Amino acid sequence: MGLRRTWISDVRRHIGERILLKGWVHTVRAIGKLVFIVLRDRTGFVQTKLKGQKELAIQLQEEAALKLIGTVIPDPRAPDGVEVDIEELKILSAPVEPPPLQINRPLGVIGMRLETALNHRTLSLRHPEIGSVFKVRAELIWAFREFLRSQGFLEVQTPKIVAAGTEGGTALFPVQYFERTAYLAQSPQFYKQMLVGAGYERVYEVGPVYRAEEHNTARHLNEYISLDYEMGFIDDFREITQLETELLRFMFEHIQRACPKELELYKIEMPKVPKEIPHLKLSEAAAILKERYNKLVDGDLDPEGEKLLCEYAKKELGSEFVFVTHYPKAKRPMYAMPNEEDPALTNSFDLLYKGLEITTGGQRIHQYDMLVEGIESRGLNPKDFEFYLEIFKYGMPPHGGLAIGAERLTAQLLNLSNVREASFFPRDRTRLVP
RNA sequence: GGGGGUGUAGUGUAGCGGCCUAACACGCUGCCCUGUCAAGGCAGAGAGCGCGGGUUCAAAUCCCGUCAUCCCCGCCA
Repeated sequence: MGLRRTWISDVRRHIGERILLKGWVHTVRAIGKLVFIVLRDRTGFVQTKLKGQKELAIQLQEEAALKLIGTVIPDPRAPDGVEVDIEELKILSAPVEPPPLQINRPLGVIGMRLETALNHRTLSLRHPEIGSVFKVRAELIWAFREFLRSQGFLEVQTPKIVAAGTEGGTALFPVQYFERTAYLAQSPQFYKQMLVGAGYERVYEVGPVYRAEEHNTARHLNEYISLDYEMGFIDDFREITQLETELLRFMFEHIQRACPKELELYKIEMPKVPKEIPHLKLSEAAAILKERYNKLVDGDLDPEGEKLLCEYAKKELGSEFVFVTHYPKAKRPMYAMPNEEDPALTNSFDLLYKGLEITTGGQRIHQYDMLVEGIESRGLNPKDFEFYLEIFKYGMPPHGGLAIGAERLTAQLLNLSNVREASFFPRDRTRLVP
């Protein structure tokens, strides 16, 4: 076999030629002495045809890895108008037992419980519908990087093993760090701020974060990928939401171009990201919910409130996205910048998309004294934060930023019912393998 | 952490006190078929109903415990 491999997506450019294909057996259908093998590689599917070779045909099992040489023949009877007449076929690796999942039929037909899919994750990822999720996710992350890079942001990586678990808000995973206890980072928050102050002004990070919450819901993971950015020298927190608006538009337009097959598979109508995503103050949102839906909001929006508010935004404001702003100080971390007009509120926001919170962000406190005060007011000791506070003593610019949950964004875009579906190997309350 | 639900062949489900020595579909095995594409036909194999205990003449079906899992809430991305 001296031929170079042809990717399946390129097969139709080789009509009449002998080509070498490699891939997995997606389906085998034997009709008398004719055997149709749909071969699958990372680029797609093609029907191949084996004639009269019964001994070989009998060994073909679904999901076997094989390579073959054949001629590309146009034939209107073939699924895509072309098929490959097999001349030589070699099974590289045959399954030792029938796979526990069927990956060659639509999920809607076979049904596959999430638990089953996750228990056999590497196999379920071979399923075209399941695998497509990660194509979309990868392109979203690519576009996140590409857009921010174009806006002068520097990609950074910050420690995932950290000393103090005192940012608050969530439980942390302790790890044994030689003779001390360290923690897995719940976010890159402190470090991205520190790097803004370190002179880079604009930084972003794509990396894992860890939350030890014992929640067990369709929207939580204990390890997820956080898409963070932080920017300096801002005048107003709206610069952050405006940039996110442009970022999301770029990301979604990129998906439209890069993932047509996946969008078709999931029957997704890509949302238009409006020029301005509506901003509602939390108090305004609460008033709307009370007035329109007779829904009382106590403090923060609950999941039902988020859903209703998104319904409202879609109907009345023509947007699938809505920023909820001006959260009370008590609901936000100690570094959240108080609002100038009402110091009980903060210049912070969440972004809701199709009924789910996908972003939290805001302006941060940049004044050293105010930050120390904020730390103390939470009953924490500024001494424990010296590593963080240092740069605030030496000309920290006004700044802010946000974090997007990569799995949540992907899941919402594709209308997945559980974030776990947007994680290759999800870590949840009970799952540590695969 | 609180509340609710579910556990039946490899997979997805039905059965919810006796008709169940457990059913259907897909997958699997064998045979037939030269145009299949959720292929078709024929013939098979495969679970004793999560686990432990109890009630009953009788339990997959009811009760208790236990484990697993799912959903909702709190909290969050």
